[in-house]
Amino acid sequence: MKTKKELKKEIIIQAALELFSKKGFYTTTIPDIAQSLKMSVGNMYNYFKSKDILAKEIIKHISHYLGEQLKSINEKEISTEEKTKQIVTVYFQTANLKPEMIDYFLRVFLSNREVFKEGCEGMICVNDFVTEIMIYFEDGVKNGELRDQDFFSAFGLFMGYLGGMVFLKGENILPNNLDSYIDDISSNIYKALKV
Amino acid sequence: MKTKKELKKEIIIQAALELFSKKGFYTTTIPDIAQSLKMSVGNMYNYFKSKDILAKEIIKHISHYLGEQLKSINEKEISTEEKTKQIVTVYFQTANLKPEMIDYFLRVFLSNREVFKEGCEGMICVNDFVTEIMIYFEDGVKNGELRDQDFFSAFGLFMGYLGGMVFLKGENILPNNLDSYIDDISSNIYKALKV
Amino acid sequence: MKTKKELKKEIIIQAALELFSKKGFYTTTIPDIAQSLKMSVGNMYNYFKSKDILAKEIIKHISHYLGEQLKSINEKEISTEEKTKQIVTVYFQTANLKPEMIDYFLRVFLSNREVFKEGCEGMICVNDFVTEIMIYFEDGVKNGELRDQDFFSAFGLFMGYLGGMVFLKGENILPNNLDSYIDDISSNIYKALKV
Amino acid sequence: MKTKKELKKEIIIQAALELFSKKGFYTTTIPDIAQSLKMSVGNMYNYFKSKDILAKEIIKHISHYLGEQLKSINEKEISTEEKTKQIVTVYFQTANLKPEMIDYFLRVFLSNREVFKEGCEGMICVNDFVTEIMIYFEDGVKNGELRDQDFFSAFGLFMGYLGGMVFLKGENILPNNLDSYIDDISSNIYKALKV
DNA sequence: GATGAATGAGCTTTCATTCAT
DNA sequence: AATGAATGAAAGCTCATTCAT
Repeated sequence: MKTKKELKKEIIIQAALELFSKKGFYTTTIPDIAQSLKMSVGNMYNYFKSKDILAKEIIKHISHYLGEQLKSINEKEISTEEKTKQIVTVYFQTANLKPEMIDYFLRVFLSNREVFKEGCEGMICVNDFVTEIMIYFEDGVKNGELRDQDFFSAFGLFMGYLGGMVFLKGENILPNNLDSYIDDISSNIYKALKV
Repeated sequence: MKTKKELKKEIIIQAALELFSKKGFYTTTIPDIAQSLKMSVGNMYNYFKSKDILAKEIIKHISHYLGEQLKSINEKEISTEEKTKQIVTVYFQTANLKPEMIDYFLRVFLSNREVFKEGCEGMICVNDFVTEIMIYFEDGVKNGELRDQDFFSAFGLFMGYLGGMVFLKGENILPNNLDSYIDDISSNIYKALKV
Repeated sequence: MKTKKELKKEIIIQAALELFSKKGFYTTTIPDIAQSLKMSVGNMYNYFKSKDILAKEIIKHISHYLGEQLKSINEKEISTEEKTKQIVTVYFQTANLKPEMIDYFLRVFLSNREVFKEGCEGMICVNDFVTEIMIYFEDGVKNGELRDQDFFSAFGLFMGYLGGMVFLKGENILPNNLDSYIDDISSNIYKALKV
Repeated sequence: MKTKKELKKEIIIQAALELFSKKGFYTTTIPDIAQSLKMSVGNMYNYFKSKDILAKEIIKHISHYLGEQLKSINEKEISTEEKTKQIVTVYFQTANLKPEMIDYFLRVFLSNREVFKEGCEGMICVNDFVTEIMIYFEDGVKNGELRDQDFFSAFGLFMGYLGGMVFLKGENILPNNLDSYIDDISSNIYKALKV
C-alpha cells in the first residue's frame, strides 16, 4: 500500500508534469510548481532532492503508464494488424486525454538530454514502454505477419510517426483531429512493416 | 554579393548552431557563443539583437539549406520511389555530416516552442523545407505512384520516422550507422505511401 | 500590526531612499542597496519585484509622511498666516532632519518621469501630500485670508519656492541655514497669497 | 565668426538637448543622439569628448540664451513691477516655444548632480542667467521698489515658482495654459518682493 | 573628419537550493 | 513535514568609449 509520502510525490509529479509539458523544463521554476500546489518551495525539496530528479521521476511515471496500456493490448488474442491499430488508437487517446504525457515525452524528455544524461542512460527511464513495443514487434514477426527487420528501424517508424503527428497537432497544423487519422496511419504503419 | 556583416552573421549562426544543438538552447549562454568565436559579448548584439532572434535565424538557415537539397532531388526526372530513397539518403547524410542541423531541428526548434512562438508562427521559419516535401508528395500523387491521402499524415510519417531514427542514433541506441538503414527505411516509407 | 515582512520592507525603503537621494536613481544599483543592508541581491527581490516598483513605494512613503505632518497643522485652530509659517517650518525641518526625503522628491521623483510614468499617473503617488496643501489653501480662502485664485498657481508658488530653497541649500549656495529664511519666506508666501 | 566645427557642435547640442530633456540623461544614449543626426557614434566623439561634457555644454548654452533674454529686459527703462511681469512672460514663452530648454534645466541639470559636479561647481554653468536675475533684484532694491532681503530668498522664490509652474504644466496638471497665469504669478511675485 | 565594429564592465533580474524556525 | 526568507552565482543585455580603417 502506498505511503502518504508516496501519494504526495505522485501529486507533485502530476503538477510538475503539467507545467513542464506546457511551459518547458527551463521556463518552469520550482516556485511555479510549488505555487500550483499551494505548497512551499522548501517542502518540495523534502520529496524531490532536485529539479532534475523530479524530471526523471516524471518520465518513469509516463513510461510506466504507457507501458501498462500497451501491455494490455499485447496480451490480447488478436492479429498484429489489429494490434497496430489499437496501439495507434491508445497513443492518440492519450494525446487527447492526457496530452501532457505525450508532450512531456516529446518536448521535455527527448529534447533536454543534459537533464536526463545521468540516470536515464540508454532507455532506462522509458524501459517499460519500449519493452512493450518490442514485444509487439517480436510477436508480429513470430506469427509471420511482420518482416524480420532491424527492430530499431521499426521502432523509429512507429514512434517517430506517432510523435510527429501529435507534434503537428500541438502546433495546430493538422486540419482534423487526431482520431480521424487513425485508419490512415495504422494502415501506413502496417503496410510498412508487414512481410 | 554578401556584405562583411552578412558573412560575420553566418559565422555566428554556425557557431551558435553547434553550441545550441550540442548543449541545448537554455544551457548555452551568449558568453559561451561569444567565447567560441573569440568575440566580445557586446559585439554579438551588434549582429543579433537577442538570443531569441538568433535562434530564429538559425532555424531559417537550416530550413533553407535542407530545402535546397530537396529541391535538387525534386527537379530530377526520376520515379517517386527513387526520390523517396534519395530524400532519406540526403537526410541521413546531413545527419552524418552536419549533425548539428538535424539536432537543432529536433531538439531546439521542435522543443522550445516558447522561443519560436513569435516570428515562426505556423511553419514560417521552416517553409523552404516543408514546401519541398509538399512538392515531392504532390508530384508522386500526380504521377500515380502515391495514394492521395492527407498531406500531413504523409508528412508526419516522413519527418517523424527520419527524425526518430536520427534521434535514436544520437542516443547511441542504434547498433548500426544510419546509412545501413537507408534501404529498409525508404522501402518502409514508400510501401506506406504508395497506391 | 505590521508583519515582519512589512517591517523589513520599510527598512529597505529607508536604505534605498538614502542612496537614491544621495547618488541618484540610475547611479544607485540594486547591489548598492543590498550591500548597505548586508542583504543578498536576490533577497531584495523577495520584497520588491523591481527597482522601479521600489522607487514608487518610496515616493508614496514620503508623501504619506509629509501628508501626516501637514495634516496635524491643518487641524490646528490657528490663522492661515500662522499655518503658512508652520508649513514652511515643517518643510525646512524635514529638509534638515530627513534631507533624503525632500531630495528624493525633488531629484528622483520630479526628474525621472519615465520611472514613475506607469503607476504614478497624475499625482497618485503624492496624493496624501497634495491633498493637505489643497486643504490649507481652501481653508484660507474660506476664512477670508487668502485670495481665491487658481489653486495650482498657489501650489506652484508654495512648492516651487520651498523646493527651490532646499535645492539651493543642497548646492551649498545659500550663505545661511534654511531656518534663518523661515520668516522671510513664509512672509513672502503669505503676502503673495493673501487677499 | 563661427568655424564649421563650432556650427556642428551647436547642431549636436540642439539634438542632444531635445533628447535629454524628453527622455532623461541616463535613458538617452550616445547612439540615440548620433542616429537622430544621422551621424556616426565615433564622430560624435570628435566634437565632445564624453557624454558628461556634452551635458555641461548644453546647460551653458541654455544659460547663455536665457541670460540674453533677461539682459534685454534689465536694460529697459521700465519699473521693476513691469520687469517682473516681462521676466515671467519671457520664461513662459521659452517654456512654450523651446520647452526642451526649461525641461533640461529642471530635469537634467537640477537633478543629476553627479553629472555636473565637476565643472559646474556653484553656479558656474548657469552664471549668465543668475547674474541677470541678480541685476534685476539689485536694481529693484536700488530704485526703492523691492525690499532689501537676502538675494537667495528672492531668487528661490522666482525660480522655484516659475520652475514649479512649468513642471506642473509638463505633468498636464495645469488646467489652463501657462500664459493665462502670467498676471497672477507676476503679481504674486511682486507682492512678495516689494517693500 | 567620418565610420561603425569592437570592447568589457556593469546592470537588472532570475532561480535552484539551503536553512532557521 | 512545512514554511518562506535568504543566498549567490549566473544570465541576458546595454552602452560609453575606443580604434582600425
